[in-house]
Amino acid sequence: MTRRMKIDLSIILQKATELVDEQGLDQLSIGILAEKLEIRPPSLYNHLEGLNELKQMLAIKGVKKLNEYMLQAAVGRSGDEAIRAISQAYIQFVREHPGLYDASTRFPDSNDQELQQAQEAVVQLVLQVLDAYNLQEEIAIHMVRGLRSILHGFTSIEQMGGFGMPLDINKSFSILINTFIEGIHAVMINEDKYMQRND
Amino acid sequence: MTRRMKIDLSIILQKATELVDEQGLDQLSIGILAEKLEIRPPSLYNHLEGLNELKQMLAIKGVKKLNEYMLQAAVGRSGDEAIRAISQAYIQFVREHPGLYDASTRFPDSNDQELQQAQEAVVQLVLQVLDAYNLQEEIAIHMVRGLRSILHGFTSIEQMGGFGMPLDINKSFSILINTFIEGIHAVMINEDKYMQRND
DNA sequence: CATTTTAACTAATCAAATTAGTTTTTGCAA
DNA sequence: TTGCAAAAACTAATTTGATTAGTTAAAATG
Repeated sequence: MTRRMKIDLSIILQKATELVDEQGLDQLSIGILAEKLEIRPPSLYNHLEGLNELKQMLAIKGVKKLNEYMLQAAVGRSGDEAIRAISQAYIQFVREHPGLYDASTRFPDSNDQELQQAQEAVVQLVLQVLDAYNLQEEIAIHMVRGLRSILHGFTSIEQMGGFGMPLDINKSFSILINTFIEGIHAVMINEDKYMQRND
Repeated sequence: MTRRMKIDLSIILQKATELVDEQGLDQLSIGILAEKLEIRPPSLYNHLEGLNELKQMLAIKGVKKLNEYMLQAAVGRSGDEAIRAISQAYIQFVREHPGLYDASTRFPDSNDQELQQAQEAVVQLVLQVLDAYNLQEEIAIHMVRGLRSILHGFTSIEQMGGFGMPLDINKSFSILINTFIEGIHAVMINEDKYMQRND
């Protein structure tokens, strides 16, 4: 008789992560997960509240891991180079963990403390990177939102197979990031104008 | 006896649209929709294959409507102004039809002819707008992908309530668009450089 | 008016999550 | 070691939705 490995929350999360990264977040179900763990579906309830809690935990894991990737990439870099590096890390994370990333953007409860904290950490990291540009505090935050939009938008569309035309996707990405960086430089030397205008 | 309105596909789609825009795409179910239409759930199958087909139809309707919004906005405008206008139209559409927009990015079948065609129309529209910049064909396509990423990313994050900090979201949006536009101008005068580099 | 089609209905089935209640296993202290 | 409490598994049952089967009523058409 094979002594089955004792199942705990971390093992469940691990298997769930593999499942969503390989099959997609929507394929995650109590039944399939239980099957992979070689237990009966109800047994999972000894470890977690239910499917929603599981998704919430995956979301948190996803944000934290994304932050790790970006943090690694940012070490020892600054300015344009740092922006390119964290952007590359972002897309790399999404490509390696599409399900986890998806979970981190479609979670059951957005008021979750731990989730918000993890998200905040990413924002702070990017703010630090942008520090090099000496932007006004407020503009810097707008730029964080902008970069985040770019990264989330690009990776989401890539994941959904939304880039139809046969044209190098990595090139599209690097041009996008570089275009944004050029834009930051332009805005940087004209900050006041951009604080006023309204279009 | 109140003579009930005859139900056809367009009425079903209309009610489904209201439902997803008000309650969110995930709240769409055969049961709830049937209830709103004052018929029994199975009756809906006289009009459509099932929930998946319904979602697919919503996706197509969403993309077409988005295209209409953008088209309207682009009329009579060109260059930077046109980019701002279609961007504004995009965010306006998503705010007015969050459920429909969501459907248009999370559909059951991405190989659907009609869906692809509708999506292609949006791409063509943006390509036309970018025509004013006389970019190399290939660069232009990269830029379309870039703008689309920006618009999808920003609106998605806004919809998921992802912009935490208390800072004017509309301002963030206009700064993002303007930063991108500045970037295009910079890239424009340096196209060759951007065709070579690889980061 | 008869017939055909459309669109509704009830009843039944299937799938998945979840809950209730029980049993087995395991770790640890007497 | 034994013996028990807690942990973690199980079976059985319930609930919620989607879907299918088979039937009936209404409406349109010749």
